[in-house]
Amino acid sequence: MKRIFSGIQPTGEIHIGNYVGAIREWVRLTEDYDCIYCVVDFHALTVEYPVDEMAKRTLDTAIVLIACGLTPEKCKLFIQSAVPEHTELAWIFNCVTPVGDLERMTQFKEKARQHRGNVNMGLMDYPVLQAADILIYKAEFVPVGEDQIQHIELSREIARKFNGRFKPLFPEPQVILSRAPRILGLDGKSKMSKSLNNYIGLLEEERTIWEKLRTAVTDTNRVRRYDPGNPHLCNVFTIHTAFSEKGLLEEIERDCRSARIGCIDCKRMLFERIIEEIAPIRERVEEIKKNVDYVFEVLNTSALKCREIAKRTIDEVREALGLLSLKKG
RNA sequence: AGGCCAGUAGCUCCAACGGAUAGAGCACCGGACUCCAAAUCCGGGUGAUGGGGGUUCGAAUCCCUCCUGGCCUGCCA
Repeated sequence: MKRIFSGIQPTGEIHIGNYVGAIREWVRLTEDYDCIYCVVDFHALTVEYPVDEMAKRTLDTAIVLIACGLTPEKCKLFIQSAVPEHTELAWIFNCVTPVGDLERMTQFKEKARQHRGNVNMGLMDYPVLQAADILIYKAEFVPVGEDQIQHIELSREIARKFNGRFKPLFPEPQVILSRAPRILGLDGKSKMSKSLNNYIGLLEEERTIWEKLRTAVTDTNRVRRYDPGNPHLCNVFTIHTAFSEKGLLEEIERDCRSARIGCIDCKRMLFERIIEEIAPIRERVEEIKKNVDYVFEVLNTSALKCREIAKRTIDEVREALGLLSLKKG
């Protein structure tokens, strides 16, 4: 079975954009692939963060992932910092990665601009650690959003360079682009994100979700109730496509274009569909939280298994690099 | 380790003579209008001027110190 790797940062609050764009796909992919998923807490260190919240955020993120269906029966789910071999490999990859490549990364440039007061090496090295995450498991596929394509390309280049210079140990990982359309934030402008506060949290109260959805930006050309709308210019409709059945979508598209329904009607239907899908997740989160030991157990077991794989890769890498080995035999 | 520069609202800041209530743009919040939003209009500053100490009747402003960041020099596997 081909192997998949992907990671998510412990932001503390997972939103429906994360869910439909990544997590739900991750669950689906467990059917056909050997999947390794990771809460990438080391990556989260590259920007300033509240130190006293990191552990909780990481745990909460893991709980949501399990509640969404990334159970130990289906995949390995662990915390990045629990497998230190990732960083060892990242160091080695550093030594085959041109600085210019990293300076050219659009995410780096963007974040360096945003966090002008803290442009650290980790921020620039982010994609290299990512490459190490993937390649230490020799994963061949990486389900990520469009914004990560450039990083995965770098992973391929790093693999190619290492393979050529030392020994062909690594596959060149391929992106699996999410089938889900890119959901924008409630402002209808930018990607849904916690920092922009334009998100609907997966675990938010129904009341809050409705308030946010009710005031979400729609097709700005549709001013009056009797104006026909254009669903393809409407972010609410885009979110619909992530949550609603084909039949309902066709119905809404037709009724929106003919002004049979208004945006509020459309939003109500979407609200119901969202709740229908995420309510069970919220319930499972509550269940899981009653037994946190289980979560630790899951994370630990996975980390141990992953560490076995990671150590094997590291051994091969060290040998390929020509380092002196003190191991017997 | 040393030198120079900087730190003011969520963000960007060339507002503010040692003087009264610390400003602008954007963002944000409330209201009107909307099927809901958007746009527009009306209303709101949301801040311990990086921390601490000092001088002064009075400090964002002057002095000391610490912290953070930038640039430079030195040292270093």
